[in-house]
Amino acid sequence: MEKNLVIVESPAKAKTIEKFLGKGFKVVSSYGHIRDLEPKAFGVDVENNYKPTYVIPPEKKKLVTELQAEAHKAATIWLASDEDREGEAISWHLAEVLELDPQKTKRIVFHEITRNAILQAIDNPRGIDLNLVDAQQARRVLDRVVGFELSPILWKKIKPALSAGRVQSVAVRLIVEREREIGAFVSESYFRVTGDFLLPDGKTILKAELNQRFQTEAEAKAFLESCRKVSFCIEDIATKPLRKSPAPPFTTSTLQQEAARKLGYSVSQTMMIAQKLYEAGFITYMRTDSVNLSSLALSTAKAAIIDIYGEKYHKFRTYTTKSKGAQEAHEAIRPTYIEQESVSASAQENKLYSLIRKRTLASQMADAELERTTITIDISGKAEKFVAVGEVVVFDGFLQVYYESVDDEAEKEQSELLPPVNVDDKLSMQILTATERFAQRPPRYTEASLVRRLEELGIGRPSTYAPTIHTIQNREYVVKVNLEGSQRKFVAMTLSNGKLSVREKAETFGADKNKLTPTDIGAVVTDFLTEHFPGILDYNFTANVEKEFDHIAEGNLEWTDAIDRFYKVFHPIVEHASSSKSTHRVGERKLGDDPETGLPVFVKIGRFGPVVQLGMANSEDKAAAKPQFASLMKGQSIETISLEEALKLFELPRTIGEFEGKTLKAAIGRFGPYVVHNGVYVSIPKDLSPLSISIEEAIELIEDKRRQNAERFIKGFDEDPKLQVLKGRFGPYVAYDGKNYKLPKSISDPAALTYADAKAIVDSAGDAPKTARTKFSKRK
DNA sequence: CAGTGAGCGAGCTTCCGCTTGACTT
Repeated sequence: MEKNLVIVESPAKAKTIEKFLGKGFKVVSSYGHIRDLEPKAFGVDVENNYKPTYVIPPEKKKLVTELQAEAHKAATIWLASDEDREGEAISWHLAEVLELDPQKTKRIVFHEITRNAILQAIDNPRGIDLNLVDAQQARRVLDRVVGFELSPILWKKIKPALSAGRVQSVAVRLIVEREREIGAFVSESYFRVTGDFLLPDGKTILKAELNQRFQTEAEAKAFLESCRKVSFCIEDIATKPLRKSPAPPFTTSTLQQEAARKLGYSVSQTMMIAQKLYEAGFITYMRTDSVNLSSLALSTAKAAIIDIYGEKYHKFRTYTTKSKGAQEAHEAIRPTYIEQESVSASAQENKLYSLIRKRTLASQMADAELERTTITIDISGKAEKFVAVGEVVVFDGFLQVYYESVDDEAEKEQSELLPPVNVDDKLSMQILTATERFAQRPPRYTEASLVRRLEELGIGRPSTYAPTIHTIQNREYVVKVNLEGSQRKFVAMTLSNGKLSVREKAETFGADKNKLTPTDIGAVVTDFLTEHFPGILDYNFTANVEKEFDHIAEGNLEWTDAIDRFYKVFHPIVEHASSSKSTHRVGERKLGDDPETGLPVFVKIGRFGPVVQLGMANSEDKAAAKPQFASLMKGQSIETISLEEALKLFELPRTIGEFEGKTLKAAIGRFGPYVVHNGVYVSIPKDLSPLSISIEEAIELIEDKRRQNAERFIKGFDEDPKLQVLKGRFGPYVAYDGKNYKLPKSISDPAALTYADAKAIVDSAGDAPKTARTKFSKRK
């Protein structure tokens, strides 16, 4: 029987700490919060000073019972949740729910998981900080009030099952606004001039760029022409030392960004892989906003660096977090044993581990020392100069290990070595080129760059970045797109051997891969919310309420007063936005009138997404013609669709012709464009359109589908035609009545299954979950 | 609240942050 019970948040942490504390201590985990506002109701009693209704989620009931039993047996309970607002609340909920005796309960915190830090924490217990707990309650209640009052307005006004919240709505707004900036962007062109110059040795070429850009083709041309009879010579050689410092160790957000840039992982992929590494004990906790390294980490990093690279590569550095609202309950993300170069794990995990290790090492390494040389070339009789810049690494320092990637690749060119030259060297111009360039439009967000922006704004926390990104895609507010880009022409002029030639060339621009763009629903919801709730959608809303939470944490403000002040302003706006009864639907736009019928054509968000509508509903006259509806196609938007494009959509469903005596139709459904023949539906691939698909193409699709079904079929049973053995993406399986069932591993030849075998697989699948549940029920 | 290719139709949908399962697909 242990005398001491320590409760931490994470089971992996519990395991480590138990080793340090040894006999007399049992360490268990709360698995995060054990209690929360009731999920299916408002959960806050506005009439009763905002009293929250907390409940234990069903999946936590068993855990709570176990914790209760352990607490009952222990002489002292040590609440060791994280040292931040949420952690303090977790301890408070534990104390309340487990009905802990204050005499026997102690609150401790530590910043690093080392024996010393933990023993020191045990020596310095305190009580639960109720002000901090109240700050958390304010945060929790505010988020509930905002989320649960805004979302229903969207159901009513726009579309069911939508959602809004302090974090997600701002995330969507960022993407909507960026897309509009891109739409409004006018790319102005300019001309940049470069030249190749032959050095006096007669063989070496020096490349340089003119220190001035020209706005127009005429100016650029005039400049080139004026260079026919000038001479060029080296005017100046300047060398400047340059230092580069390493980036700080990883936080959740910077890890997500670098893993996306260097390894191509999505935000959630990175987190899942990191979780595995953490559970295996290879890295420290992966949800953190701190760049701090423990003293132990600093000394082992130092030893490793000196061992591998030598003394002069090491530099002791401490980093401070500058992102808004950081709570620093954990260390930065680092390897637990930095000397370990790789880990026994999957290739993906190893790549991420290696990234973390290199970043950690580099953060404790010396600056890189470079030399930047600038060669200036004089043009006789002219004020403009040609300039060549080169960089040489004198001492690589941390660059030996790691350099941080940047998002836009445009900025990294030039860094090559320059040839040796002397002042006054005469140069022979080989060729001058004036190329038309275009100003870059603002970039679309990637998952990772959106996380970076949210972090800069102090919106969201390390534990919520990945789920937020998931939510806004799940609600279909934003989608990840790959855009082909389009062609544009540009002018390139050259002057060579006294001959000026002007050519027009073409390039692709605007191509994008895996970038976030708003859907019509995202845009309409954002417009609606920013119109009625500019305060909540404000990029500084979170930062402002965080200040309030700080006052509460300091004991200078009652949390219920803070919420009351907010609610008194917020709720009337909710009432107003919800009741404003205009017949005009949110996001609706009239495109014009149908020339054939004279009926008006509208676009708006319908029950199932964006639609075009022909004609108006008439509730008075039941006999009047009902309006016609048609969904927009992929790639079309209610913001940009034209009347002509809209009218075309009403041609669907469209009869293509006859095949085997039955009609062939094309239309767009819930899962996209399709053709249907004799009750068989087949999706239309991207390169064909339901508006134009020919009868031959449609028949081919139907026949392909038949072939596929034939290949999929392994066997059927006379006893019951609904029961089939099929071959799918994950191998053979049993299909029955629209549901699929996995084959047991023991079956090697699915074709040999009898009716009884297959039926048994279907029947036994039903009670599998039940047996799994009883497996863990505690006896005795 | 006007439709879909998935039948009827009543009832539900939703927030943010803290943590891992135990499951398919």
